[in-house]
Amino acid sequence: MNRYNQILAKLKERGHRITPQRLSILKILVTSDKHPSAEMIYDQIKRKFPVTSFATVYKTIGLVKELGEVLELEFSQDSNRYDGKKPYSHPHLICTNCKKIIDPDLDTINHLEKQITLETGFHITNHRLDFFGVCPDCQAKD
Amino acid sequence: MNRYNQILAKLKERGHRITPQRLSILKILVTSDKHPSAEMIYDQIKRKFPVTSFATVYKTIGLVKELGEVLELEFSQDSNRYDGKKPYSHPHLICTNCKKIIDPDLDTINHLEKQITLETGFHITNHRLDFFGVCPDCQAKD
DNA sequence: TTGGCTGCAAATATTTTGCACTGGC
DNA sequence: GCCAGTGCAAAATATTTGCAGCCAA
Repeated sequence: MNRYNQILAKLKERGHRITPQRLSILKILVTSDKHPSAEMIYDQIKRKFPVTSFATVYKTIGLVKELGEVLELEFSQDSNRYDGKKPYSHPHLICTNCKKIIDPDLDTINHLEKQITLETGFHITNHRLDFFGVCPDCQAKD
Repeated sequence: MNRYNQILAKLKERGHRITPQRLSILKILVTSDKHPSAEMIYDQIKRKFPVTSFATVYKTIGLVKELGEVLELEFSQDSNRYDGKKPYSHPHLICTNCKKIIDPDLDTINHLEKQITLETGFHITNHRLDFFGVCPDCQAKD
């Protein structure tokens, strides 16, 4: 709940208005460990605010993204997913069947960024490491 | 040019027809090291076949994908890119400015798949490792 | 000959944008 | 009260699909 208040402060600081919708969306973003999609957030918001729009969800996500407080996991086939708990590059484990996304324990691969910088001259800013497979739950459903 | 003929044989074997368009698209797919997008392929094809369609490009890519002979690099913001030279999971280095994609030399991280399988019970099928940054060429253009 | 392939157009899906109205400050 | 934020609808983008005509086998 600390991150939530920190980001809230950051928003106010930068002159952004604090609306009930923003509060709700922000809360879901930073507390969910499900790596929610815009639709998942929209569905939850809709319970509290029956009249809501995707535009607001996307705009708020975009705002928090600008603050560097949410990691956007882009997908081409599926919807994008968002990680507001750990808004920095880290590995993800994705079930290609039920679409659940979890954070595996894994030695950081951040040192690889340095290695590649030395070898190629690229100025690396971030990376993305996804493992795709079928989770135990979905394996059991065969 | 060997891979090209191998895939051609595979196509015939499975009863697919060999059309001039397919030959051209396939050739670009398996010989380009630029990780081309559908549009890049379309633009090249169009020189040979002024009347062509994206549908054919996408359908052919899909066909080669089914054969497991091309790796699809999905992007949400940008178009997908395709790697027909190395159709298996391997790291990519992506310039966020000029969108060039290259294959860095990197110790394989394939052993991590096994590690994660043991720890999580997922049945890992593939992974994706992208490094994002600015290439030397684009850095020079500041 | 014939059914798979092509090319066109329309459909799909996700995210973005424009704009009038509303409400936070 | 002002103007940023919301909600609706339309736009934009990338990819997929339906279908009539064509051509590889």
